[in-house]
Formats: sequence, structure tokens, C-alpha cells
Amino acid sequence: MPPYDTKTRILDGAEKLFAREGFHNTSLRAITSLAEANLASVNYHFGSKDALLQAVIERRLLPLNQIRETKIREVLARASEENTPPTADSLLCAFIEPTLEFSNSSPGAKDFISLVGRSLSDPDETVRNCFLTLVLPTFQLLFKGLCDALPQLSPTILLTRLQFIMGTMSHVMCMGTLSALNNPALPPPLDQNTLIQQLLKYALAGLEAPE
Amino acid sequence: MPPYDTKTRILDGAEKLFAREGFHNTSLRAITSLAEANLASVNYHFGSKDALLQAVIERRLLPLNQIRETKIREVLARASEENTPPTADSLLCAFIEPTLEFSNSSPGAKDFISLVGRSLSDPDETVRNCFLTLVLPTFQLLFKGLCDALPQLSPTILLTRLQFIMGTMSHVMCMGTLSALNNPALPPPLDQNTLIQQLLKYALAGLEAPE
DNA sequence: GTCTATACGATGATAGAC
DNA sequence: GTCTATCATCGTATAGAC
Repeated sequence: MPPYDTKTRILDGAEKLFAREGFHNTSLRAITSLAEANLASVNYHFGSKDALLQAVIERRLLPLNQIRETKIREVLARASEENTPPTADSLLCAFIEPTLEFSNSSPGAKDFISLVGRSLSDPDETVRNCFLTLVLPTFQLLFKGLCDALPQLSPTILLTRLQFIMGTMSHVMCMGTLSALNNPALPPPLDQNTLIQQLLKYALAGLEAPE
Repeated sequence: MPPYDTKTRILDGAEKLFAREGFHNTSLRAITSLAEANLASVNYHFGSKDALLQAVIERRLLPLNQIRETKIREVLARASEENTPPTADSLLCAFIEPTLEFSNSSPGAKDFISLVGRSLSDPDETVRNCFLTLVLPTFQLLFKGLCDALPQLSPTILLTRLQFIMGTMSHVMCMGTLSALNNPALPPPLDQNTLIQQLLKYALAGLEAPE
């Protein structure tokens, strides 16, 4: 691996291996060997394997959520300017679309996306909380916006459906590296751009369904 | 643990621990100590830890899928009797509702459901394939029925949306044992029955959205 | 401050005695 | 069928070199 600093080399190696092999199936020895670093340097720089995962996720998710929040705030500002409620479509778009652009921005980002997709349903609470804590502010912003956009729906129902959408998203994000349903009896899968477009349409219809 | 046979005691213990602690965080020693069996008996009866997981999943998923398939075939038969296409609503219902009844049928079943929810997005391909192979026949039956129910949608789009629904379902199934989004700023979560009802409504709206 | 070498307890797996 | 003994590998901790 190129001669940038050890900490970054470890982060890059861990991101790749965690996403491809899973957190628990990736040994620190595999990471340090890929990153050309010493085994003990992980504990020196990050403290533990759990903390390394947290660092891997934070490095990319914080900027991504910042983009999402900016876009959501833009939608809210435009709506308040025109004195109309924001549309659910534009809000959902502001949350989902940056994921796609981000995923195409670098090779490591694609690995990262599927890693995040999995983190949401990881049995280890440490892993889940690491992810949930980071998205909660963005999630709440989106939720408040949607309450204005769809006042005919109760907040409880809205929150439930928003969680459904998170489930759908995390599943789609995982599927990036999955070769799962390639069955000859079934039609071939869509490319990633159309997939995200379809996801938006599906999620919006489910969100707006009458109560 | 009661004196039924070792194999079953191991299956029960593994089911509970896999679901609660996750597959990789559960040691064979923890399972055998809970099942009051010897460490080596796992490898004797099942061959490996992976194979044990497969056995745990198969034991419950095969009967569950049989119920699902029976219900789906009933819907298809009724429709063909009346010479009308089946409704997407009744098909989706036949697939999703048995999950709920099954989950309430025994304490072990509830653990099992969240275990299955996770298996779908497990980074380990062995784990995923173990699950996917078992649902594929049921999935294909459902898919064919939906092609008749919603002829205005192309099979590719239909399959994509069906995968979205699987993602949503697996997320909901996980959430059973998750204490994730309990935030004071957000409304409290729904009970499981209403949750499934809402899931059905959400999934149906997403499935039927215009193309 | 960074990094290395090395050691420790726990894990999944297996071979062979009973 | 069951158990004991043993093995390689895992995450982690620490002492000390640069």
C-alpha cells in the first residue's frame, strides 16, 4: 500500500474488508497485513476493533449526513419562502439521492455503503448504536419535515413508515456487493441508478398511502 | 435443560443465543453449556458452527414456508375458480401474515424470526445462501402470482419491488428484539400486530405504484 | 509520539479413547 | 454417541525500541 500515514491505511483496509467479509469475519491481522502495518498499531491508533469500526463509519457518514441535511434544509427553506408545505417527494429525494452520488464518488465509498446497510441490522448493539447515533439528527430533521408535508398522517404512522423506508434502503445498500437473487427463472436485476429511482418511487408511494 | 435429546437441546439453545447475541458473538461453549451438552457434540451432530445455524434455520423455516405456499395456492385457486386475476393484496397477505402468527406461536419462534431477519443481510455468503435457498421456491410462487395480479407492471419492476418488500420485512423482523429508535423526541413504536398491518399497507402501496 | 515484538486467555475445530 | 485433550487462530494488552 502507498505511503500515506498508517492511520489512514488502516481505515482504508478495514473499510474494504469489513464491507466485503463482514465485521466479525475480518481479523485485525488481515487488516494490518493489507495495510502493511503492525498488529498492535490498530490498538494504538483506535483502541479496539469496535472503535476501529466506529472510526471507519464516522469518517464517511458525517460528511454524507451533512450533505443530506443541507439538501433537506434547502427544501424546507424554499417551501417556507413560498409559504407552502414542503413535498414529501422532495424531502425523501434530499435524503436518498446523496447516497447514490456518494456511492459513485470513490471505490471505497461503495464498500462503505454496503457496510452501513448491514450495520443497521447487526446483532451487536455496539455496531448498531454506532450507526444509529450518527444518523439520528438527520433522521429527526427529515421526520419533522415530513410531518409538515403530510399533515393528514399521524406522527406515529409517519415514523413507522420512515422506519420501513430505512429498512428498504439498508437492504438496497447491502445488495451492492451481494450476488443473491441471480436466478435464471427471474428477470435480471436493474443497474444502480434505475434502482435508486425505483426505490424513491416505491418509498414515496408507501409513505403517502392513506391511513 | 429438560432431558429431551441432545440434538434438540443444542438446536434450542443455539436458536436463542444466535438470535439474541448474533451468530458470531455466540460461542459453541455458550451453546453447549446452555444445552448441557459437551462441546464436541455440536460437531458430532451438525459438523460445524455454520451447519448448526443452517439446521436452526431449516427446522422452522421449512414449515413456515409450507404454510405460506399453501395460503398463496389457495388465493391462486380461488382466483382461477372465479376466472379473475388474484389481487396483490391477498397474495401479499398470504406471504406476510403467517410470519406474524408463527412469531406468536412459541417463545423460540420469536427469537427465530429476528434471526431470519438478520440472515438476509449477513455479510457471510454461507449464511445468506442458507436462507435464500430456503425461501426461493416460495418467493418464485409469490412472484408469478403477482405478475398475474399486476399485469400493468413489467416483471423486472415487480421483482425489484418484491425485493424492496423483502428488505422492509427483514428490517421489521429484526426490530422485534431491537431497542433501537427509542428516542424521547420521537413518538413511541407500535405494537407488533398493528406494525404488521401497517407493513402490509406500506408494501402494497409501494408495490402498486404506477411505473 | 509511533511503532514493534511478544505474550495471554478464549475461540472453533478435530482426533482418538471409551 | 460421548468425552478429553490438543491445535491454530482470534482480539487484546504491554514493555520497550526508535
